[in-house]
Amino acid sequence: MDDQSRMMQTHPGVSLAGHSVQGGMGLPPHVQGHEGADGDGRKQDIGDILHQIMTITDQSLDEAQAKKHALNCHRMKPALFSVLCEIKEKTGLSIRGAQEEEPPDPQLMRLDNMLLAEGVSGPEKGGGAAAAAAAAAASGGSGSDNTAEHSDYRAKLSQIRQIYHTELEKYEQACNEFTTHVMNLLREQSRTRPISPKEIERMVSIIHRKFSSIQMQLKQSTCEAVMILRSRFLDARRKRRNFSKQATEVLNEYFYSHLSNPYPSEEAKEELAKKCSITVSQVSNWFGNKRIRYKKNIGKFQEEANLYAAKTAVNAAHAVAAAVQNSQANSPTTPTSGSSGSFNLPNSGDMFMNMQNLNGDSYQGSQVGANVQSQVDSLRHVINQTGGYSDGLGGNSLYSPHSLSANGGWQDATTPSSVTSPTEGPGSVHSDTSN
DNA sequence: TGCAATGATTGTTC
DNA sequence: GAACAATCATTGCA
Repeated sequence: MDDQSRMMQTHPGVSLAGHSVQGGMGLPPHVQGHEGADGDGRKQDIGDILHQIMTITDQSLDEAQAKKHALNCHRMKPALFSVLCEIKEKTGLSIRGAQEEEPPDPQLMRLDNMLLAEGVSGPEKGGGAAAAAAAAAASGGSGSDNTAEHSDYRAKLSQIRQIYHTELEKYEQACNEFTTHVMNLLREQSRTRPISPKEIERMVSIIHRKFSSIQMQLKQSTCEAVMILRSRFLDARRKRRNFSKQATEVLNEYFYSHLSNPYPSEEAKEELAKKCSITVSQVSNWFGNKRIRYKKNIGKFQEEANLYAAKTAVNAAHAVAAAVQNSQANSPTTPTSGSSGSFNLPNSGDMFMNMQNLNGDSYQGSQVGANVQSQVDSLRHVINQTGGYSDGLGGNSLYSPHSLSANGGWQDATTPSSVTSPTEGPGSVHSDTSN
């Protein structure tokens, strides 16, 4: 703009192609001032100037340069320029209003967060080692057997990260180069066209927006690649390993000893998880699967049920015998008196019948009590087996899941979270007294 | 190699 | 949010 003003001031009253331009022909009334009585002549002048502008490219370079210079030096150029700037500013406002103050794109934020979480963007933290380790823990893997696969995963993730950063750098470089180029171009053109610095800024922001949309595509592609990699390497279903025999044993023991209400509490699940070296969610999965599959095909599980019931019954008998001995030793004169936190230990054969009526709370604080309660289920199971529960269909029918309701659900499953583990420690809540 | 068993996931229901 | 039911994907065995 300074250039233009300077040039305008230094070349007053230049004529254009033989037309006198003095007098402000072709200008709007407010620029034109006192002139303009002759409307037709004015139109003619405007037409001539426009024609010259349009045909300037057909002329020789020198001639064109000379005319361009003459136009630039026209004394009315500043006035015309300001009018054009004003018009552009007005039309530009509506566009700018729609474009400015855009909220941050939620999708872009989501992608950024994800890339950060996966260790693709942001500071490198072992190339997703944390994610791999977390996935390993979730899948219940032992760690050592998955090490090779995890290193493979990390290597692939690292590759993705590298490609991402290279591409990002390229985009940024290209963006900067293009922005500089456009800015130079606009600055150059601002000598002859009404381009304000604000407009240049706006143009730069448009370029940045375009490039950021390209960046978003890159981020999206990277996220997809990471997801595919994750599903390929870390999908737990692909990494499924059967539980150890001992773990299955422990879980089955619990299940069949709590067949009346096989819904372990959170504490029980934790205890089982610890015993089986698996996660709590794996315990939940196991019980979920077991309940469904047991219910679907009770006949198939009869043998297994009998096996575990007998096994648990033996344990129960031992535990009860020990408890009786212990109780007698502690209070030889009053064997049935209830000491704090303990329970009555009947010394006759109907002890299990009595136990059925015990409220779970009465066991609190007693490890023996906790064990006994769970074993009562098993003993009842055995009692049922030996006490005429048979329907005469042979050994496989000895045991019937008495707590399965007609519609296939466990009748007492309304408060599953309060069931206790056979191995749980003192302080646990016991309410597996559905019978 | 086919198939049953089994651990995990997903969608639905309460 | 837990449980259920269906389903998937893998394992292990005959």
